[in-house]
Amino acid sequence: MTDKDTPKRSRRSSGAITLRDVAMLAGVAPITASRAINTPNQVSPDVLRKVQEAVQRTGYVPNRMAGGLASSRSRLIAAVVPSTVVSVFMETIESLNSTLFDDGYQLMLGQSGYSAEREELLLEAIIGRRPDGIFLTGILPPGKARTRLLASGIPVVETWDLTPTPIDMLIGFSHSDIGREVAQFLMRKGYKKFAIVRAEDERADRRTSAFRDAVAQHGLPPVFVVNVGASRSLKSGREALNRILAETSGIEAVFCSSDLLALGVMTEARARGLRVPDDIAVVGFGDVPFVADMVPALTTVRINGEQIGTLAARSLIARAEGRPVEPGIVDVGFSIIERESTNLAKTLG
Amino acid sequence: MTDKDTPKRSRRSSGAITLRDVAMLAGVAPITASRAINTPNQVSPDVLRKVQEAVQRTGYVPNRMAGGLASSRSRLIAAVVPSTVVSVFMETIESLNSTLFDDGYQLMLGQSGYSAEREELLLEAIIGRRPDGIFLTGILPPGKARTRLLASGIPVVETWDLTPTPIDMLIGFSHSDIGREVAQFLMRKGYKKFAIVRAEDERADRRTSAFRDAVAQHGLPPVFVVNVGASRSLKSGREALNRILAETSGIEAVFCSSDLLALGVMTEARARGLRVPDDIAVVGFGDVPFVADMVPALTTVRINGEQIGTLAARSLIARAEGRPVEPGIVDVGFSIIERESTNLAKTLG
DNA sequence: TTGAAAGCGCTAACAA
DNA sequence: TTGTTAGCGCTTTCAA
Repeated sequence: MTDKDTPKRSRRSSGAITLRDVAMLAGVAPITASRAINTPNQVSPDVLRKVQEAVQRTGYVPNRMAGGLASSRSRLIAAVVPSTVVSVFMETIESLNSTLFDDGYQLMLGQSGYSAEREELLLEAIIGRRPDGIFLTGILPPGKARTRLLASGIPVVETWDLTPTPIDMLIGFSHSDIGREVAQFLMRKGYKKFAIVRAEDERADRRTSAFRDAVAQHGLPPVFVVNVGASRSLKSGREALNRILAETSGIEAVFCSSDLLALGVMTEARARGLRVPDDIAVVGFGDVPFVADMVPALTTVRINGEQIGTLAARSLIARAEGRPVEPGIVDVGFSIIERESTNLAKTLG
Repeated sequence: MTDKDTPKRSRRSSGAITLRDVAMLAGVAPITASRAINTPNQVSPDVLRKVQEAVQRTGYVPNRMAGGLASSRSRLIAAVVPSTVVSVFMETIESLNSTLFDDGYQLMLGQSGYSAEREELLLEAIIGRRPDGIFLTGILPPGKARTRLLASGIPVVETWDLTPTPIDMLIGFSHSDIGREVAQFLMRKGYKKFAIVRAEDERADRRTSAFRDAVAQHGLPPVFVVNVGASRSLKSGREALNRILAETSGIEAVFCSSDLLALGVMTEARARGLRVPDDIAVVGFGDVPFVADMVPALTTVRINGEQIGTLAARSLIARAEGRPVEPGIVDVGFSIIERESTNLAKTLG
């Protein structure tokens, strides 16, 4: 290789192979090399071959920061997930990421649930990257952040909940419906005295209210509610059952705001010699993979997290590429998976 | 606002507020505005105030693609995690992300574990973003990917394992040591006949080998190994215990390659009326939060995943900022957490 | 089908 | 302390 093949690099260059290098090697203009790489059917077969060869030889990897800057398309999607390691969201993030990847998009991960100040910084960090779309776990209440996001003009998909007034797109399900339907499900089975074990969470709140209302409508005794606060651990579930047993009597079924809490309730029940479902029935939320194979298997509410991720990815990509997204609000629903932790035999005849 | 305050935008502009707009509003040059924002103590208080005011008024958020391109520093870190949603890694990712965020870095997430072709694309996608560092879950064996990464010159930290020949930095622990020490731990307690339930995974492989060797060195009977393949589910654990009971007899203790598998073994044992640890002892791996509060509580191997994430973030940032990283290899170790699933009373006197 | 020119929005380098 | 200039590496625009 002679000297003139090695262009002098300015002091500022990062030193990496650039499109210019590839173009020179292939004997074409940079823009032609760009076309050969990005829109191969816009160039002649001969040019295509030469450019591909040059790419191979040099190990060229296009700089997406430069591309994004020039085209105003970053091919980056930002996802915001709660900072608590809740695996129920990870299924969604995985399918989101996987679908995005197949279309040439990358995922940037941000964690919410810290201080308000940090949320503000997170939003800045996200907008600063000029992502082509933003995935939100949950819905954003009116406020500074919402206004800011709206102003940014970046396509947003809110998830995991339903509201008539989304920022932009929405893929979720109704927590009120869940609360009501779980209550109805249990009442149909003949249960009459209920407790709820819930975490401090706005969505759990709505499930709880709807559950209570449905029970009240049937003239049954009020529901005993234990709020375990931010701690969604198995231990909290155990402690919650202790409180239920200490402060009430005759509770027949417990609806928990997560499978892990339900597992805690079942664990404590067993430790105390109570049988599930005979002495007390338990319903979880989330259907994490392993609860189907426990003994007894857990009756729970199943959300198709994978579907949420895939749909969100498709919507975001469609928006990024200027295609219309119909409809803006998608209700993916839920299902109550009936297993052994609620008494099958007790069903009213 | 008069017309001259609204600079004509070229057709190519993204339309967003730019540094130029802010600078004009503040009555300074763009570079001065840049300094006021990035290195505030390099400008006079008066300029600082005017620029901050302009930023406030316009809602300006710097374009990091442009900044990254100009400075060759993306302030982006790429993390590669296995595609299986294993919560044991999420703890690490969370602390990694959190630490990075505090220093103004963002996390890009890539999923490995698909096809070789997709791994290749993932590497391209990562390098294309010019991240300031790469976090790898696991170590990268010699091969095309490793060579490519090395050639890219991007700082890399491999984790969750130990090797004398890391690509660059390494933060992990010895799987052989774990296998050996768990075997010794169980032998000290008087157990003599062992089984291992493991997933198809190179690290589990090494734990298994070391466990076997340690047992063999004590002249005890060979270890019965069940390989559950890629399926790390609770169900696999249950099936594994069935195989153990069907194909062997007298197994006293089972070492599982994940807590979930251990939970499966315990579940199946209970379903069959076997008592843990009296009839069979169980040891897990990972110490996911809830196994401490189960009945019986699970004896398991604890890895400080949070520490790995934090250290990795610090090392990567140090490298990105040109500071030396000492030492290149960090062994964070592990601990065997003794709980009820191994018989405390059986300890040799 | 190919290319020249002109940016995208920012910062490094140098100068005043 | 502030500003001018010249890029970073790519793509849009327009022209051939």
